[in-house]
Amino acid sequence: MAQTDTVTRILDTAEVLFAERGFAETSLRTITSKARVNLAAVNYHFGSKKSLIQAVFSRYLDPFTERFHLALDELEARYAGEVIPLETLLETMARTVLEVPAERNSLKVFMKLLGLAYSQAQGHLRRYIQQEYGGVFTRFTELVRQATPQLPDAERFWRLHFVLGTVIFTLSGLDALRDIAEKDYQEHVTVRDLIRRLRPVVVAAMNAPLPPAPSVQAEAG
Amino acid sequence: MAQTDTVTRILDTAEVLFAERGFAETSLRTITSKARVNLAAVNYHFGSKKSLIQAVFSRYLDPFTERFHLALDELEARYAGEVIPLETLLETMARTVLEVPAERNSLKVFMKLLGLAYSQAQGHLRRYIQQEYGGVFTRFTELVRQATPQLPDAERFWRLHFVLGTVIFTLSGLDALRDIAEKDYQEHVTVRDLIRRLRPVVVAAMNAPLPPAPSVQAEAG
DNA sequence: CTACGTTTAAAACAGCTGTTTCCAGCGGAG
DNA sequence: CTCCGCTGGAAACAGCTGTTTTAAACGTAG
Repeated sequence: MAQTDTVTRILDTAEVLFAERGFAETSLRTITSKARVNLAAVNYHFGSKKSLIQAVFSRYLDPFTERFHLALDELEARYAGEVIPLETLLETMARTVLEVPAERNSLKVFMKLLGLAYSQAQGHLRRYIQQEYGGVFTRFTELVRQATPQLPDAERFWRLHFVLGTVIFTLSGLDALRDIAEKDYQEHVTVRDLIRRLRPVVVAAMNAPLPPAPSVQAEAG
Repeated sequence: MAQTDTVTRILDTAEVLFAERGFAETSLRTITSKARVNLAAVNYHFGSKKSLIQAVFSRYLDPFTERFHLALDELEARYAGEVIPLETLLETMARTVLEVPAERNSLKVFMKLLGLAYSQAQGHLRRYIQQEYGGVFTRFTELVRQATPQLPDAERFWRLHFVLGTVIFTLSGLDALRDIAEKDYQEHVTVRDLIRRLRPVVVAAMNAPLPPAPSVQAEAG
């Protein structure tokens, strides 16, 4: 099992370094030297740096997708055709997000990676994630649609992305924010604390009153 | 005024390229060739790439800070010691954010840059922004504190960052989201549309009920 | 034993990076 | 006029990048 050792050591080291510095700012030489493997090992096992990046994400997203589908299956069976409440859907997603990386105590890394996937250029990554994991997101949004029938489709689309932004932004920048919070409020903040704080905010955001109709007004592009 | 031409052309080109690709992925050669200036011009006028990045931000944040201070002055004068309502504070901030880059029709670029400032490594940038523009943010949060006396300090701190995440995440990733939204809902979405949609969501988020007290439970770090 | 996949070592590759330097013009200010 | 700041062109610098290649080991399965 020596090869698993090398592949795993590369992945473990790469995900931490990527989360700390970003993709472009992390060289293969930094990864391989810190992982104590040969420089050529990355290209040997993964083919390229791009594939390494995708492999780092797959190691999180594959188990997440599987568990989330199972959790939604259970939910649909339990509610048997009834509409699943929005809070239940959100809690299920939060629980799944918490469970998957908990196996390696790396929720923080996972969240930072998700934030990077959205913000860093890396067009290939966005395409890869969209293609490989778009399905489970589509299933989830359809359930959210049934849970929020009062929302116009476009409004629900935007609000889902609003709360997605809140969660990814907060959890991926957690370290810096935690430092400030601990200094100013003498609170030790865990990820679970944050999710506890996020829940009522997210629910209130999704259930906010509809905005006024757009005023007819010219706008410069 | 030939030197202003070169400096301005560098800044105009750099901010667009930075917003499109990020900082590390944008080389000085790409900037200078696209701006049709000499490669050495960047180091001549700005000293280094780091200083160029900071200059790009200053060109937005200096006018923003000045206008925002003025707007808060007016608000405090108008309310004369009375508490300024939360919605008024948020609207004032939104209006200022909209006004500043409107002079160059580059709100989208500005938002992308803000998103990058948070997500890309670039520790020097975060330190620079914090140091140069932390004051106006402190003033704003103090007014928000007076407008939301029902919130514990820590809770308000986190909620402000929640909504900050929503706004930056949404507006900085606007292009990709707009493509999806237009395809699925046949809507042409402008930044002003988004801010109209954001307002009730943000207000509801800030006024959400308090989370339940944390359950006493061990957590793995 | 042989063959194969894995791993290491070391070196080299071409390419791009930020930065510096030298030189030649240009235009306005003293 | 002379000087000085700005600009352009071109080249060079050392350093890092991802990737490839060659070599020699190692353990294991056929």
